[in-house]
Amino acid sequence: MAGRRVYGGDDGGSISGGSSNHSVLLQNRCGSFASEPLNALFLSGSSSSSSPSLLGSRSMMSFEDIRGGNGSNRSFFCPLDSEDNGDEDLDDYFHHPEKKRRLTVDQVRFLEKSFETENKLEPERKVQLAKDLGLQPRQVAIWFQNRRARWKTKQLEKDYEALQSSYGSLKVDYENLLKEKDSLKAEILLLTDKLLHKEKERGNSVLSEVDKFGEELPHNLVADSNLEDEVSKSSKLGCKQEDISSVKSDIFDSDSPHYTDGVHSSLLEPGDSSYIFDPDQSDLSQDEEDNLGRNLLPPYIFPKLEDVDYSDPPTSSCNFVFPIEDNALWSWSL
DNA sequence: TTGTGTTTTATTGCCTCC
DNA sequence: GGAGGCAATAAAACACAA
Repeated sequence: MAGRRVYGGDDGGSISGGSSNHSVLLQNRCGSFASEPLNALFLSGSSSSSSPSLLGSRSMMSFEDIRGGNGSNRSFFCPLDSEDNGDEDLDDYFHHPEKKRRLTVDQVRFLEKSFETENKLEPERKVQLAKDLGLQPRQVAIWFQNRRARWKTKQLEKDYEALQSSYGSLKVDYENLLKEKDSLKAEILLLTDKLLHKEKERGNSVLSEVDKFGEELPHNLVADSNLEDEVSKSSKLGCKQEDISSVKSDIFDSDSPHYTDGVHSSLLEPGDSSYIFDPDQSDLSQDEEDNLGRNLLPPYIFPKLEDVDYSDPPTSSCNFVFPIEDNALWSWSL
């Protein structure tokens, strides 16, 4: 295992990974060294387990630790503080030196707090923590490393859940929009049919009256500056088409007697939105378009795209009412 | 008690940084 | 080139149902 790191320095114990650790000097918590022969003696006398990890663990225990020799009261190999756990635990270690021991609840709590403060471990802090907990600095480092791995896993799970719920809500939104689109399509078809039907009934006589209406409208609309504001407010609030039309009708009725006659009011009739909202010009034949005249249909049937306020997401189909300002604008284009 | 799944401790090999 | 971090993994410890 050439090139494998050698743990030393502030770790308080020089060990190397794998089986090659037989060949290095081992140092215990008190800084005493166990030479190769002593370690070989200790290792050969242990259980028959051939696990490299166990070799590694055992290799961290010095000869003097085993003998209860000088220095520390608490062997690092006994992660449990003797003051906390008494001689029984210590005894347990000596009888089962190959066993992996878990940290005590208090030790883990202490480490958790430290981890919350800073999840990276500077050498000084590692040594201090090790001292406080009666552990090897190496054990503290390993604990932090594993803790970071657990934290990362948890974080990934959280991120995944967040993405999943975000996806879910987006999917619901998308499906709602699809439904809304379908219902709008159906509405468009319905209105188109209605329009075509009416146009057939009405014939050219209506067109002549409409032309007359167009000549008179600009003057009166300009005269009544409140109309635009009123209608604009209504459209921005997402009022129903009928509401807007009725506002318009009211204004017309009160301020402009010219529009109370049958022909004109039919153009703005609440129940008849076909003149205000023409969904698809392509549905009209060229003849029909010609008959209706350029002055009547194009300018006020569709809003200019740049004039539509898309800042508020549509909550229902009524929000697709185009800005009525354009309705007023057409009067200037006549 | 035992089989099985999960958690925790530790090792190994690779990589990056200084 | 050494120190340290990380991913992958091993294995002990633990939890728990049957």
